[in-house]
Amino acid sequence: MIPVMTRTPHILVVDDDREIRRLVSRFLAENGYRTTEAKDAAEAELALAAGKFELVVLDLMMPGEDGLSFARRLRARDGMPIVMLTARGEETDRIVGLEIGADDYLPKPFNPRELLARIRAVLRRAADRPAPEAKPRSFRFAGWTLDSARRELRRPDGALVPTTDAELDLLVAFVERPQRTLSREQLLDLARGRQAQLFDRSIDVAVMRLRRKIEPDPAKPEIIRTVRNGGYLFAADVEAEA
Amino acid sequence: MIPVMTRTPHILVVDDDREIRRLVSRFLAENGYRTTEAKDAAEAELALAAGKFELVVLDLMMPGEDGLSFARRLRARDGMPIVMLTARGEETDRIVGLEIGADDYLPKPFNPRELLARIRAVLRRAADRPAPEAKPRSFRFAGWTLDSARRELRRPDGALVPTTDAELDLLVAFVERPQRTLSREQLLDLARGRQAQLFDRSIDVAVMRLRRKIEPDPAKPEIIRTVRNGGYLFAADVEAEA
DNA sequence: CGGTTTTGTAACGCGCGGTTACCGCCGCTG
DNA sequence: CAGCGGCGGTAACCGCGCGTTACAAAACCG
Repeated sequence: MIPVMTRTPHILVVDDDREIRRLVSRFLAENGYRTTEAKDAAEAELALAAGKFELVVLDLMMPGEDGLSFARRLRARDGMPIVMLTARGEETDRIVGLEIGADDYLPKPFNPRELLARIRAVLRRAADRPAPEAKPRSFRFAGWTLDSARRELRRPDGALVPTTDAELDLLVAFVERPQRTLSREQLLDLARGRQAQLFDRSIDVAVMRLRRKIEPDPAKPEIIRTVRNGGYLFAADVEAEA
Repeated sequence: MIPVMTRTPHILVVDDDREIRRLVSRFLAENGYRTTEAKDAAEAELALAAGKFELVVLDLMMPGEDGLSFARRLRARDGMPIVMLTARGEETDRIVGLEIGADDYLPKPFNPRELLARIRAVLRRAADRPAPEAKPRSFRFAGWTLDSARRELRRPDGALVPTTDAELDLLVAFVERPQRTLSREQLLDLARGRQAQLFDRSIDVAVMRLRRKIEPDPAKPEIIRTVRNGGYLFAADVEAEA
């Protein structure tokens, strides 16, 4: 019942309006967060490369790369929690913002207390999620070793197995979520970052090809099992290492 | 470009205002979700016990147990994703709502499209979250062992019993609710995530097939008993482990 | 740009699981 | 206690989800 004591969350505030940026930054600082400011996506990238952040507060409308595409990139790459700020009336963008993966958004002008509440909520949810930086890089299962950073797969005897990108991405999606039934839709999103299309069978074929490489008997799969009407399940025990 | 839906998510709509309840429910149904309505926390509990839900849309202000305490309980117990509806102006409550653990909220009056977007966002996040932590994954009954995460059933002697997915889903529904009469309707929802249609006998057949695998004498079932005009009852003692 | 490798799509067959039909049995009724 | 109506067990059928193969498109690479 002891809460995991983490250090003070570091928040990156990205907004082209200097006024708002500083206002938000100071308000968050007053409430116990560490903050860094960036005026656009480019500056934000620099800050992200330089330090470690727990959350990004991001203005939707910005010069240069807009908030939407930046958010999409952030989320895909780091799984970074995002709270979006949007000018009032951008109804469509607000909806799109949520759909592409911002964790929350706030229409301007906003009540600072509410921003604080949303940041707390998003951080709390993020804490439930495996922390992106703590994400393991190496996995062992059924004697095999998968190094997701080096993108290498080794057999029990240590031999390197040639693996295509799609196969490896799929395998990573699996080993990060063992003993969970994953729908084709989820797998496609996790492994390929795509939306499924009608009659999309690409995951099925990818799974079969992967099975041919890692299953002792691909005709009787034991590691990647099929769940009829459900998807696939990585059944082997997975040992993850940083 | 149409995403392939795996299992239609089932959403519980809880609001004391019959008008809003039906409006929300119908709108979600039109957009491909299955819905069930409840007018208060008590009714909602009944529905939750009877069926399997992926998300709860919950009005903050309700007679009886209010939305806040109900949400807190839901979240603590099942980790159920929650989208809260709040009357405009309840600023404080809105903030508290987020802080106690609703996944999102929407001030009334709201744009139905926005509710849809938020529900999608919350469901997407929930799918990525590890399944409700408290839920046991291993069950022992009459000497048998069922591992629901690995989807494996073992006989008393430890031998793995080949089980079809429908059989296993049904068995999981049973062992999670032993000593309780479950209607065919409930079982169909829990095991297959479907609504029963007229003259639907699929559960009967599934029960028979399951009995053949786990009953010592399938002609005289002792583990899964028939309750005439009621459904079925898992009679064996079940020991659940995390 | 041409060849090669990788990835997605189309097509076909098998078996799971839903549907249906039939029958036996239980319980109600007089 | 006999007759009857309805509920549930069971077998058989068949549609559809999935595995698999073949091929086309796309990406990669010199």
